[in-house]
Amino acid sequence: MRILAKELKEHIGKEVAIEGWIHKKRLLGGIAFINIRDRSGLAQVVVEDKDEVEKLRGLQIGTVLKVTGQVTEEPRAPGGAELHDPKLEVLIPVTDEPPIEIDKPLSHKPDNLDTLFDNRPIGLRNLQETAIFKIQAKVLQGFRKFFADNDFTEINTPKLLAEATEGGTEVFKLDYFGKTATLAQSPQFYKQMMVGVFERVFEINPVFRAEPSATTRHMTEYMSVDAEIGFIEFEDLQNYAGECLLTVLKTVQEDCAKELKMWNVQGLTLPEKPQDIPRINIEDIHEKFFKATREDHQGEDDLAPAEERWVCDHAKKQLGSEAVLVTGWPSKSKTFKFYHRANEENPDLADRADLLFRGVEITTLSMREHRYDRLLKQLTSMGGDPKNPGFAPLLSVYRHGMPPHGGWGWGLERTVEKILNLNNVKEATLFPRDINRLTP
RNA sequence: GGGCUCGUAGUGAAGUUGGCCUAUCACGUCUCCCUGUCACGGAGAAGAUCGCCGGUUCGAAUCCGGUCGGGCCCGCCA
Repeated sequence: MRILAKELKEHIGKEVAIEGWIHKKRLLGGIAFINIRDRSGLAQVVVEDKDEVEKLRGLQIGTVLKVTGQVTEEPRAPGGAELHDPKLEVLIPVTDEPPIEIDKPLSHKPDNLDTLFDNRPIGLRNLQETAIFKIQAKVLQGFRKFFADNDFTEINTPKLLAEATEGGTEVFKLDYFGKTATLAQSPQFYKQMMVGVFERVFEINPVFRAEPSATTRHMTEYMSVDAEIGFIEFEDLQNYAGECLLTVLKTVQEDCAKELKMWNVQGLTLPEKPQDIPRINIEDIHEKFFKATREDHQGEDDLAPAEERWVCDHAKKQLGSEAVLVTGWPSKSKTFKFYHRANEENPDLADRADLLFRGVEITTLSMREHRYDRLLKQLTSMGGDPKNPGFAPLLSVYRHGMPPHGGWGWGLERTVEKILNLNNVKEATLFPRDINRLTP
């Protein structure tokens, strides 16, 4: 019966079989060490029989093997146990050498990312690459834990749409049986509609943006963690987002110590409670940034990337938090969309915040205008046509009872990127899609 | 879309003010040696029309023009 690499030490003294891929061969003459990789990690096999070693002649990393042998306690072996007197059974021989190295860390230098992604199917077998996506899976678990703990219902909404309505970004168009369809840039309207059904919903699915952006933080397809919450106000919305981040990071820190160590990730600097995540007004950031760098963005209605990096660094050193909530966004701005809600006391401001983490915007959260008349007014004043079939389903919901609500769109890959201190969001994506890449 | 920048064996790098380049090194591969390796070690070998096209020149990886493919920053966003 097959056991896993990590279970070896539980079977000391017994004969067992393991199955996996050759990850590394070290032939020392009269003794050979072979590392077998399975889903649980690596197992070391010690081969002394010359005929058994000879079975591996010419076989490359990636060869699929079954190894039957005696589990022996051995302090010198990784994991404290190894397989002795093995019988090797080659299930799938591999004679082609791998196009990219599997048994030692790969270059993540910007110039080499093209090679990294071209060889993605094989390169991901590299344990350091695998660790990125083990962490991504754990991040997703952390998100789902937060949503479950807070009584959200998970939904899935269509990605093929009739037309673009939300605005703010370019959409992909494609032929749909002679008509033009678009790919969803976000589930915005659908999740708002579902507030009327479930009150609290979330969705984790890809979204598509046809922006010709060529940066370290943009892709044409990425995973958006969307949440929408009914019966909430702005202050609590910010606390929920902060709580969500803390839950995700705690989950990763508790369960992924090995993977974090592989990327030399040190401890995170964060407050205990979401209420203590610093909230800094955008104008204050412009002003402080100007004083610190003499680079002037004052009066602008968005943060420059350099300001996002600076304010996170500033907050880490001065305020004990690598996360920052940026508030004070103007409502008289193109960043204010028709479904956003202006602040009741100061209508020049939007009830909106951006959650920055380690220098990058990972989330935008906002209250939505839930009153039909005001929504209609905002839509028309921004040039939208209420009769457009793209708006009709949303507007109909507003005529049948929408409570105050708000939510967020959250970039999964950016979150993983920053947890690991990677430099490019694509490094945290299995098969990245950007303006230049559609394969593999 | 704008600006800047890069392209050398399977992989990562050196060489880039023209000649000493018949292109260097490391990893990987192949052959041989090696009984505790874990980035094993040692000896040897193969592997590159220096992204592509054209030009200048006695001579081009190196200079010039074009072209193709990347990267970084900005705009915009998650």
